Formats: sequence, structure tokens, C-alpha cells
Amino acid sequence: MENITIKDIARMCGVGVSTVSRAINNHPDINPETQTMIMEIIREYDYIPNNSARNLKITDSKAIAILVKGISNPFFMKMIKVMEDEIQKKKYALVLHHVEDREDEVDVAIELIKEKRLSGIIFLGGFFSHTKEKLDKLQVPYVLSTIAMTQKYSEYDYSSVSVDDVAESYKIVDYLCSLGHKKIVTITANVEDESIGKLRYEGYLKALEANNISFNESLVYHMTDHLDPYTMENGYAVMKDIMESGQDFTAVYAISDTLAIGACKALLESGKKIPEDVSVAGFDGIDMAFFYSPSITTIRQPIEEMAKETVQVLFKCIEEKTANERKTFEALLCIGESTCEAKK
Amino acid sequence: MENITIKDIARMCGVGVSTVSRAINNHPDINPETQTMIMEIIREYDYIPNNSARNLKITDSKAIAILVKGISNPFFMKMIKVMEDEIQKKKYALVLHHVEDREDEVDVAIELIKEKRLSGIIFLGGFFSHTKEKLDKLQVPYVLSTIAMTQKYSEYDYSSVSVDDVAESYKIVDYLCSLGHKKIVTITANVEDESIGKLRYEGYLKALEANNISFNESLVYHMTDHLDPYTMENGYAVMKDIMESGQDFTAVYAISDTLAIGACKALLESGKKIPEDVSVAGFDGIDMAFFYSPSITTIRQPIEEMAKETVQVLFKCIEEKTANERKTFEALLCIGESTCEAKK
DNA sequence: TTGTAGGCGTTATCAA
DNA sequence: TTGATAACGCCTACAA
Repeated sequence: MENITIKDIARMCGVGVSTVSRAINNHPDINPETQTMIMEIIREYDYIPNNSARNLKITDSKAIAILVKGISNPFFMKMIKVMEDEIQKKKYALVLHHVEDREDEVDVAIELIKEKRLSGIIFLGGFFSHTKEKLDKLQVPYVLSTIAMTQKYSEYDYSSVSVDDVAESYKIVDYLCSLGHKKIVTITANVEDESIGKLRYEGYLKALEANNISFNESLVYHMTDHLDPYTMENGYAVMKDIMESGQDFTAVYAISDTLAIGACKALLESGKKIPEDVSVAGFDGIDMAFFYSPSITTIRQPIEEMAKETVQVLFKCIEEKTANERKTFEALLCIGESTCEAKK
Repeated sequence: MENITIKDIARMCGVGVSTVSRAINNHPDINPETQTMIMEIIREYDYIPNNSARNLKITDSKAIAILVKGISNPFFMKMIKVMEDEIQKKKYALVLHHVEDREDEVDVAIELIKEKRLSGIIFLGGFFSHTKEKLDKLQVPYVLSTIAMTQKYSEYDYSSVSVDDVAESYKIVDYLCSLGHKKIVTITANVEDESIGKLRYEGYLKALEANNISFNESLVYHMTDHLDPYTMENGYAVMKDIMESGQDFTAVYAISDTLAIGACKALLESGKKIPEDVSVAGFDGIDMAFFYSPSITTIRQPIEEMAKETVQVLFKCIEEKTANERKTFEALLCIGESTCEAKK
């Protein structure tokens, strides 16, 4: 069966192709009668316009794309939902696109901009270690949302919405210290990490220092390489190792809730009681942290506001071509059942 | 800055556009030297071919799409990963596309086929209640993977990979019965549900009957409408209601692990002990079921094999144009810590 | 091995 | 309000 095109429809309706095009795109100057007539024929024959052809011709698609790094983060799902609503309110279309861990998000973005004639881009999650030259290739406004960046980026000119990972990490570790914990194990990223792993680890160090607790390197554990990072599985494996090593500690700070939950499981299996024997803290504030038993003490990012602000900032860039903005949100320390005062 | 096209590259290289095209697409008949020369210029000027133009022209893209219904199911993430590898092995490109709950996946598919010249499609998850006519509009081979369908589909001709939701549901409820439970609450889908909800509920009924337990309608609870379905939140809310109602029961069968976990939280908050006071069973076998404490007794679908088989079946359809195949996999009853014998 | 020209399906321009 | 026609950027006969 041949693919039916706009020409076929035009012929069937006895009109020109441009008229059909106008009918499809709700152009102002078209006779309503002819439009309904055309639309009827279109429906009857199940004609569907070819997007590639359209994208080729179009100059401004009124579409914005969200590029999500890493497919599986439950944390992003909520953000996407909120963003979607906001974008819809602005009468823009949304192109949701997942970027593999090994893919370069900026390359993907550049390609997508060309292909879909995007008006803007939201980069969601992941790390960012691109050169300034590379970022400059992005021809449309973009916002980095909840993306961790290394120091050097501070001089770049870009828009972003995020939390201060160092400060928030400090906050929760400081809380553990305030409960009297002095031997706080941390489960963090690999040493090469240049992203949230590094930042949250930094917060850990600062909190220890501020509380006059001398740093003990043997309390620092890293996610294992042979398992996916930031998973319960990984946290479980690491904590199993810790228990075997006979390490002495009274609290655990995992840099993600998933890791924390995995660690809890391992602790419980070893017969430890949470929080009586060991306090456990995470980071992110995912639903699971609240439903887990015991609920996990964690840092919750204001997902909804951040998502809204991301879209807001992007549209400001698109519509007003204003300078870039960087917004930092404060996260909330959520005290759950997984932490308590350290034993004397 | 103007967008650079293949013509510009051709001009810069002092060759024809077709030569550039051949260089890009690794065509056999091109002088290796000219090719490397061209590729260098391309890299230097950051030329990126426009996909829309390409898609418009080509007939077969050697790409297959996975259409995932519902954005947030952790269960699918693993399947996608496996499928991705398999597809890559076949040297095909993968187009991952999320379908909103309110969108019609078949419409999306039809559009995507035209736009991207797909060679095949995998529908992942969700329900399926399309007419035969509609499905026939799909011009390329497709496989329904882990998709629940109503009875009437049995006569249709399509390929699918799934588990027998009725039988597996029966299996786990039968297990509860074998532990001596007679008052088994079920948390299931809405009454209008025509999908896994209905099928798993059916399994529940059959198991009761087979165990000579008379059906008690007051033990059947439905997910609340004002919360997202199949979430921990929802299971929690429902169980809260159940506890308030003073309902008498010794076991709970939630038709998803997420619901089960939410229910557990509510039970624990009410001071119930799991499994001593109440046994809890779920369905799906997500990671969380194992890491939860107590671990949840559940039905685990053989994710990996199913994902592989899905791709296999699809390629068989693409390459050999063989008739459609329907594969049903057996799932595994995973006994966790959340169930035990009913009190006498 | 390479270049020229035509067409993929659509929208935008311009004239009617 | 309409219709013819020229792009959009690429691939692919076909000719050289």
C-alpha cells in the first residue's frame, strides 16, 4: 500500500496542496467550510503528515526538548511531569529524549535541534564536563536542571537550576554529628567522579571539620564498579563488604537514598538494628525513602518548584533573550526513623 | 550563524554532494583518500547531517523503536536495557519513545514509522484495546511485549511476549492459601480495568475457588483514583482505609510490588507485624521487593529472557516475514520474608 | 570513482 | 480565500 501524501489529499478534495496544509495547521486565512471538508477526507483516509518533511521545511517548531541523562532515575520522573505541564501551558510541544550514559548529551542536543527545529532545551541530570566551545554550539537557549558541575564551570555563562550539593550534604552530615555520631561511614562515588559524588563528599568533609571530628579515611567507601551506580544493589554490596571488614561505626551517610536503602538491607541482615545500632542517612528524598521501614532520613530537593523554575527560566531566555540565570534552591532535611542519637 | 549543509561541505572540499554523501554513509565505491579528506573537513566545521532530510529520502532506516507506555515503571527499565543490547547486536539503531498514558500508542507508532522509516516496533507495557483495523494500519512488523490484553484479542494475529497473568496470579494466591490463609484482602485495579488488573484479579478468584474458600467481596479493595495507579503511595492510602474500616484479614495480595510495599508501610504504622500478624504478597519482582524489609513475597517475571525473546521474535518477523508468534513465559514464585503460615 | 539533477513531503511566498 | 511553485537538506539513479 502506497503512503498517502498531502498531494493525494489535495487531489481528492479538489483543492491545492497549500489549502490542505492550511487546513492541517489551522491557518487563519482559510474558509472554515473547506477546512472541515478537508479534515473529513483526511480522517477518512487516515492521512498522517510526515514529520520529517515538516521539520525540514519549518523554521520554528515551538517545541522544547528535555534531554534526560540515564534512563532509570525515579527522581526525574516527577520533574518531567511537572515540566510537561508547564510547557503545555505555554503552548509548546515537548520532545522527551533519553540520553544513554555513554552518549554525549550536547552532541545529541545539536542533532536534535537541527532535526526538530527546537526552540529550547532542558538538560536534566547527569554530569557536565563540556568545553565552553562545545556549549557554544548550542544554537538555542538551554537550561541545566539539577546537573552537577565542576568548579570550572562557575565562570561559564549558562542558565541552571539546582541545589547546592555541598551545602545540603553538609546539612545532613552535620545533623548526624549533632546526634553525637563521630564514626560516620560514607558510601560515595568513585574517586574519579567529578559530579554530585564529589560535591556531596565535599559536604561530608566540611561537616566533619566543622564538628571537630578528625577525618578517618577508612570510613570512606565507594560504590563498586561492577554494579550500576546509585542502585540499591550497589549500596547493599558495599555495606556487605563493610560488615565483613569489621569496621567500627555508628552511622552511615550514603549519597543517595537508593544506596542507603541497599545498605539498610545489608545492616538488617547482619542483625543490626536501625537506628538503635546504626543510624542511616541518604540523599534525594525519593518516595521510597518514606515508604521504607524504617523511613530514611534524607535531604529532599524541592522537585516541583525546581521543575517549574527550570521551565520559567528557559522561556525567559527564549522570549526575552535575557541574560542567563542561575537559581539555587534550598533542600529540606527530612528526619525519618533511620537516625537517632548515638549511644554513649 | 547559518546552518551548514552538505552543499557547503561539498564546496569546501571541491567535490560533489554525492561524494560527500558517500563519505558520510560509508558507501563502498568511494576513494578512501577523498573520504578521509572529507571527513576531516566535516569534523573541522562540525557539520552534522540533518536527520529530517535524511529520513525523508531513505526508505529503510534499519531502526527499530520501543514504545514504552507510562513513563515511570521501573520494571521496564531493565527490559529496555537488554533489548537495547540485542538490537545493537543486530546492527540496528534504537529509537526509544515514551507514550503518555493518555496518548494512543498505535497512533504514535504510525506517525513514527513514517517519520523515521522504522523497520519494526516493540510495544512495551500498558494495555491494548485497539481494533483489528487499527492494528492493521501498522505497516511494519511489531511485537507486544509484556502487554496485557483482553480476551477478544486471542483471535487476532499478532506477535507477543508475555506471562500468563491469570496463572501467575493464581500461583501466588494459591501459595497464600496453602499457608492456611482464608481471609485474603486483595488490592487491585479499578472495576473498569480491562488489563492486568482484571487478569490478576481473575487469578485471585480462581485460587480462592480451587482452595474452597468462599469469595468475600468485602475483602476486595481498589486503588484510589485520585492517586497514580500502581504506586507505593496508592497502596499506602488503600491500606490506611482498610485499617480504619476494621476489616478482619490475615493476608494481603497486592497486584503489584509497589502497592504491596505501600500497604506494608501502613500496616507497620498500625502496629501490625509482618508476617506474624499479616502476610503480604505482591507481583512483579522489582528490586525493591527484595530490598524491602521484610522482603516481599512476589511473582518475578523473567525479565531478561522476555526482553531477548521479544527482540528475537521481532527480527524473525522482519527478516523472514514468518507468521506471528506468541510466547508465554513462566514466572517465578519468590518467597520472601513477608509471608508465613496463618495463625490457627 | 565522481558529479549532476531530480525528488522525498511539507510549508512559505507570491500572485491570482 | 486560494493555488502554483520554490525551497528545506539529503540520497540516489544516471551519466560522465
